[in-house]
Amino acid sequence: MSQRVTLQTIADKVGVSRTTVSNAWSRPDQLSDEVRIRILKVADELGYGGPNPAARGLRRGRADAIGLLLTETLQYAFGDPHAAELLRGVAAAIEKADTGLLIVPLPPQRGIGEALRSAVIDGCLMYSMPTGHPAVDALRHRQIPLVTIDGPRLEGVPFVGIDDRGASRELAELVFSYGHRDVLVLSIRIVDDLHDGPIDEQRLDAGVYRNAVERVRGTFEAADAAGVPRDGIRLYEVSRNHRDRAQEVVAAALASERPPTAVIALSDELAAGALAAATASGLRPGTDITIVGFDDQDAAAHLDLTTVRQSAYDKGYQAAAQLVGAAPVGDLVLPHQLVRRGTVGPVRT
Amino acid sequence: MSQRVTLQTIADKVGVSRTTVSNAWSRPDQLSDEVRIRILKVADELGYGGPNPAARGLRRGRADAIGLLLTETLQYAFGDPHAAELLRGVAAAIEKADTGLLIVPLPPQRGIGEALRSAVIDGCLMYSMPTGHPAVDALRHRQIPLVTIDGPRLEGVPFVGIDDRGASRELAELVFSYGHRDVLVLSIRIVDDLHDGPIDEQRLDAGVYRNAVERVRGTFEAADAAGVPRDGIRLYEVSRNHRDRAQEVVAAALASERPPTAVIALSDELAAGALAAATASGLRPGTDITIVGFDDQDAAAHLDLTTVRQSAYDKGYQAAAQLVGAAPVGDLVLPHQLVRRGTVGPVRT
DNA sequence: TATGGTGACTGTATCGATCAAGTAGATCGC
DNA sequence: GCGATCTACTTGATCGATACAGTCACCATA
Repeated sequence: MSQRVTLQTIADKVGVSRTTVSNAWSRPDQLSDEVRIRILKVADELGYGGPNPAARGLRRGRADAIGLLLTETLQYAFGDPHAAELLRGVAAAIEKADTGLLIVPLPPQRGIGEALRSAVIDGCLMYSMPTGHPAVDALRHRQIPLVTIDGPRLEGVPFVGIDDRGASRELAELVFSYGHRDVLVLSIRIVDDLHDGPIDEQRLDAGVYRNAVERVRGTFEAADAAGVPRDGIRLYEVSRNHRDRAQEVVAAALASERPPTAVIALSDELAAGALAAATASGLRPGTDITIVGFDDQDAAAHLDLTTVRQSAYDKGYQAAAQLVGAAPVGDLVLPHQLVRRGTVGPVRT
Repeated sequence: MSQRVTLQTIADKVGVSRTTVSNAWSRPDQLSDEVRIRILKVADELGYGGPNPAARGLRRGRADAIGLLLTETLQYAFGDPHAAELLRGVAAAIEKADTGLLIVPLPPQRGIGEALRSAVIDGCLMYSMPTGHPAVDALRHRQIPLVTIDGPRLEGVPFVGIDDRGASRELAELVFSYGHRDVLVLSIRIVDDLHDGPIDEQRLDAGVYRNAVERVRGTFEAADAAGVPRDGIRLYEVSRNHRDRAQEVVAAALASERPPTAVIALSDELAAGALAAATASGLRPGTDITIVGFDDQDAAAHLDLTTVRQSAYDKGYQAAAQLVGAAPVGDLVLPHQLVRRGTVGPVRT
């Protein structure tokens, strides 16, 4: 009596075969109403909760769920506006397809973890994972469809994102066109080691976050094209995409001997910190100092921030659509747009 | 050659048993290094991606994942600050436990859907589901641990939330103590039919969203205790927790023959709409009109809104902790706190 | 009356792994 | 020198369902 209830239990009691009982749920048209109702009644009496999902999944070879792997600790990801917007897009796609979304935490020690090993999924999204992360390798080994968002770019794995390099080039061109020759570039995380500080070419070459590296390279390209000497560009990596840290860094730079006349922040969040630092120093953005961002998240308009618009929602939607078969599979470079607002101006002499 | 690679494939090639191959992953201490390395090498050559999660899950009887069922369309849920904060809490708990989080979409037609039927999970959170939803029943039938957050209250299912009734009573008491006798109560969704408009007791009795019903009842209790006649209280249900709609409703009320002197909004989002409407009518909150909210989400402080503080993060964390075995299982009523700010004042004569 | 079609089920193989129990051979203790 | 213990495996059963190929009764058609 304490045995678990399975299809067989019900089959025995009703006097039909296991298969018929199975059909009562999965293919109701395969049996007579009379038998089906009798089966459901007995199932209810026995407290049977419907076909076991694990067994079902094993036999059918599908999970009706896709996975999502994120760089960040999940706690942080759910707080980040860009990630939240991406999730909205993913949600829209899976909702349509009646497919679950399994969010898989990664252990802090950069391993793989039981959660990923046990993840019953038909495919997996990877959002801004660092190149060479063991979890990425583990997933590639599994023979399920994958899509990366923002990075990394992997052979044979569709990529969804924007032309980060081109976008940042446009952004930097704008800044240089106003005559700025002394620029602080605030980069989002490039290497996966929580390092915070000025960085050199060597570190850039060792970068694992594709979009960060691309944005920095785009900035350099614009500098070269505009004939800006490299020593006029100070590159600073902020390991955590948070405005407070950016504010400290910019405040320090402004208090230095040779303060920059412009700050190119490679995310709006960092730009917000830069703006706060500038304002605190009595500088008017767009007049006394030029500050630009990247992403055009909601707050950017309020801050009157010049930035690059990209749609996190679309990235999420398109990537997930590929996995649920709602969109053709393959690389997808989404559009971006330079949004000119008030925080850019000529060098103040 | 095109056959799928399984443990058996590898076992045959290496010349050991299936189980030994299995052990190479699951219990590395059970076999000699020499054999294990040989197995892993062959596995790699054959492109084996590790033990099949579905089969593993079936045999082991666990999924290393918990589910999350939400009222809303997911798209909306990821945009809602309170839900996002809750997710952060959930994320913190599952991250610690190395457990996945499966977010299950519900089909728009109030059914169950393949995603839920196939959900391979060890337990499930339900966040503010309406009483009597078929998905709730389906989950209860399944013999896995459940926890409801905010509602419904189900026999034998632990509940995590706050004392919504007591909290709203305190909130209303404050308002009535300032002499308000003509109050508009803006309620979040009570019944699951997208109805928008004034509501009566009968509809309240038929309410399916526990926290909404409780908050309204608490308000009534405070009114009774303060000797406020029931016809001095206009109850209006806003089906979608969005400020724009609240603004319209409050604007209309303020333009009516007998405008309310206070608005009790049962969420901060609705309160934000009420504030916007008041300001647009030239009324100064706290001076010309009293407005209170509920939740104390981030925006509330900026709006100087008097409200009730509760921690969505804690709700999520505690509920998830119960499912992953990190906290004792059982009902948990978390603390709340009346936060007095500037939007409350005496009736202006 | 033979033939074929159809609806409603049954029986068996299979999905891919894990677990419990068992075994062969080596090592150890007294 | 003999049983006890240990290591490194193997075997067989099991998890719970679904796919597929029959089987059988029943009816229609020629």
